[in-house]
Amino acid sequence: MKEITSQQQRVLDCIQIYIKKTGFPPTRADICRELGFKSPNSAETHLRALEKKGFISIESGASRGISVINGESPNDSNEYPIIGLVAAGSPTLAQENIEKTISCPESFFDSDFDYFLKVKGLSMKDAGIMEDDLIAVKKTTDVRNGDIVIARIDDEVTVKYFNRKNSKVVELEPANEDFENIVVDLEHEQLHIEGKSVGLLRKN
Amino acid sequence: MKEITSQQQRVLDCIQIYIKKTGFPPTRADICRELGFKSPNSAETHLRALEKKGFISIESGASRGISVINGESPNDSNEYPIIGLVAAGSPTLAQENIEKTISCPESFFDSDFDYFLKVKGLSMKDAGIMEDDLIAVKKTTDVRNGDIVIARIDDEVTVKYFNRKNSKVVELEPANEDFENIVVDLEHEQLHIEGKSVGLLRKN
DNA sequence: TATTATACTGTACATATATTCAGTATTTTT
DNA sequence: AAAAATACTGAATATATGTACAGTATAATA
Repeated sequence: MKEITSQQQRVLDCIQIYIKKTGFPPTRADICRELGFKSPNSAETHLRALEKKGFISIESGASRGISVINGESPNDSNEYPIIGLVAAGSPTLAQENIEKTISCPESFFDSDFDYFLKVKGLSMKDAGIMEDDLIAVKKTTDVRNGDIVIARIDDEVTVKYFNRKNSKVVELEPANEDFENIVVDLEHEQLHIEGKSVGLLRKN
Repeated sequence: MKEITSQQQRVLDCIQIYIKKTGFPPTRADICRELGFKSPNSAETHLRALEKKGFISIESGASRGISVINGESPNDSNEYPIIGLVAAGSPTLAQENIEKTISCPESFFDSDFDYFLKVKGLSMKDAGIMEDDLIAVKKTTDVRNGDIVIARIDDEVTVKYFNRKNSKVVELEPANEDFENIVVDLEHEQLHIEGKSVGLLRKN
């Protein structure tokens, strides 16, 4: 991508603002009106320069056939499902568990993630995780002590701090003194790490 | 929004797919080509029906002047500034106060909002607001008791629960027993309500 | 039963629009 | 110093496009 001149930047901005405002790209005449040019060829030459430099593409012959290449593209947003923290059963992405979806940029949190989990209860209250908060969950089993994990024992799913005591014992620690640590003896109980928290979202 | 017929739905889908693919809306002829119509008037009548029912708007006379109304458009994301909660001074949108910006869909929280405020301190800990959390702030002075507000007294900015005691006294209440209520006598002190919290975002 | 909405084909035309050509002038690159 | 890129005005034109008009037919509604 070659360097852009200030006038070309003005034209590019004009195109993006116009699209944002109207929903479709401007004509040469529209650009002239917006930027004060008096000849449609002023817009045309800038457009050709922008095309040559790879900022836009122009569909030949088509009216308003301008499209901005990777135009800032906050458009890389995806739909992420919200999953209820059901008392029993793992938070799978099965359709029946999906309450709704949220549109959210892919790189919204510091790490990528797979779904939002709706929190029930106050066992992580002191970590600032309240009832009905949405935790951004990355599906992974690669967790470290101190991570907030989504863990499953049998059919019980909980959100807790992860703390591996030794090769055989993991403690799941709540952030609320009213709750007790969950000590998991890996030799006698199955512990499934569904993922870990990489962010939090609250609507109020 | 009236009900849509299956053919009209096909046309609406066609428009959205076309925009997604090319970056600009289709012409009547384009729609005919995509859907197999043989007369541009077929597209035209469907477009008029869609306009009448409120699904699209058509700019008269403009080529490709179709825009989809609230068309899922997860692309309507905006850049929102992150503002540090500086101990002194109001959290204005002045350039020097903006740490960075986040791309975020416009309708991400239940209400629209204007900026993110980065929280310092733990005075709202029991409300699940931790250090470095980002509060989505809507600039407004229309706040009610119980709202989490961004308040300014002189040059001191704080985030607290709002509680109007009477016409002359407002209490700003922290959510942390280690902190004291701030009692503001409106007759002797100036209280500026910068806005209120409509959501929260945490990256970890 | 009459009317309206839906769902098309087909033709026609005014105008909206892209695009080319002819110039002028300044700046940057080779 | 020559060539190329930038930054425009102004006029001309082929065509891309919206849109109206004339029909036909079926289903839904009043």
